Amino acid sequence: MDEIDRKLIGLLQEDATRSYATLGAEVGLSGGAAHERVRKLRERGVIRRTTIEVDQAALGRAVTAYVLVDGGTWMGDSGRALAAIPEVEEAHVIAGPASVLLKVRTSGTTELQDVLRRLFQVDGVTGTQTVVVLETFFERTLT
Amino acid sequence: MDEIDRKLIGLLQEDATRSYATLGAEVGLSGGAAHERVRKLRERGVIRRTTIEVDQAALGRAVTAYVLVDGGTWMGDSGRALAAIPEVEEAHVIAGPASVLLKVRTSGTTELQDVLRRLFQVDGVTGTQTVVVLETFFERTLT
DNA sequence: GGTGAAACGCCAACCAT
DNA sequence: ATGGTTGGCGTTTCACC
Repeated sequence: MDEIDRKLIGLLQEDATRSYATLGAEVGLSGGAAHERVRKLRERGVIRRTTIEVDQAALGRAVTAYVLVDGGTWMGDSGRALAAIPEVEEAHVIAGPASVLLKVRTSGTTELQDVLRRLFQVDGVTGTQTVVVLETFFERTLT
Repeated sequence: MDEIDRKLIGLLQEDATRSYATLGAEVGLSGGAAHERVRKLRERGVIRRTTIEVDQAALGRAVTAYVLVDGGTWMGDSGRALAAIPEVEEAHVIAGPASVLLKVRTSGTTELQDVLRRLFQVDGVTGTQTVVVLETFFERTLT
C-alpha cells in the first residue's frame, strides 16, 4: 500500500473504464504491473467493486433526508430491519442525540412520510427527527 | 426510461465489469442493444460515471462523523470553501437545526478536530455540532 | 429501436530477463 | 517489475430488419 497504489485508486475512482495500459502509463508502470497491483487491491478488499454513479434525481429520487432514530434494540443483526427498507441508503449507529442516523431518498414528501411510518414498526423505535436536504453542494468519493 | 433501463442500471451498480453481451442476456436484449441503451443513459447523465467502491477504513479513514454547521453565508458558489477541505465527503444545505450538514471522514479524532478548526475559518461559521459514527450498518447505492 | 456478424482492440496469462 | 507474445474475449460498428 504505497503511493502508487493510492494513485491507482484515485484514477480508478475518477474513471474505472480506463485500460490497464493507460493506467500504468499514468503512474509510470507497465500495463501488466498496474494490472497486478489492482488485482491485489481487489483481492485484499481495498477495492470493493466497480460500479456506476447514478443521478438519483433522474431516477425520480428527488427528496433526500437524514433521519435520527430514537429507541430501537440495535443488537446482533438488527441492521436488517433497516436494510429491508429500500429507501434507506445509509444506516449508522451514532454517539450523540439519537441511537441511529439514516440517509433516506424518496421521490417525494409523501413517500418520505411512508418511510417514517415503516420505521416506527421496527423493533423498539420510539421516535424520529427528520432533517430534509434543500440543496446538495456535493457528494463525492474521497481519494 | 423504461423498466429495462432500470434493470440495466441495477445490474451495472452491482458490477460494472459485466460485458454488454451478458448484460443484454440478463434483460432479454442483444449485446448491441444493451450497449446502445447504456450509451444513451451515460449521454443523458443518468449514469454519471463508472467508478470503484473503496474500503475507506483500509485507506486509513477510520473515523466517520456528521457535522452540523451553524452560521455561514451560503450564497453563490460558497460550497467551494467546503469542497476545499478534502476530508468533507458530502455537504448539504438543510432545513432544520442548522444550515449545513457535512459528512466527514478522517483517520482519527485528532484529524477530526483539525477539520473542525478549518471549518471555523470558513465565511461566517459560528458553531458546529459533531455526531460521531460508532458503527455503520450499511452504505449502499439505491437501485 | 433491435438483431446478428465481422473487424478491431484490449485483456489476461505466460515467460525470460 | 519489465517487455514480448499469444489466445481469447469484448467492444464497436455496420447492414439489415
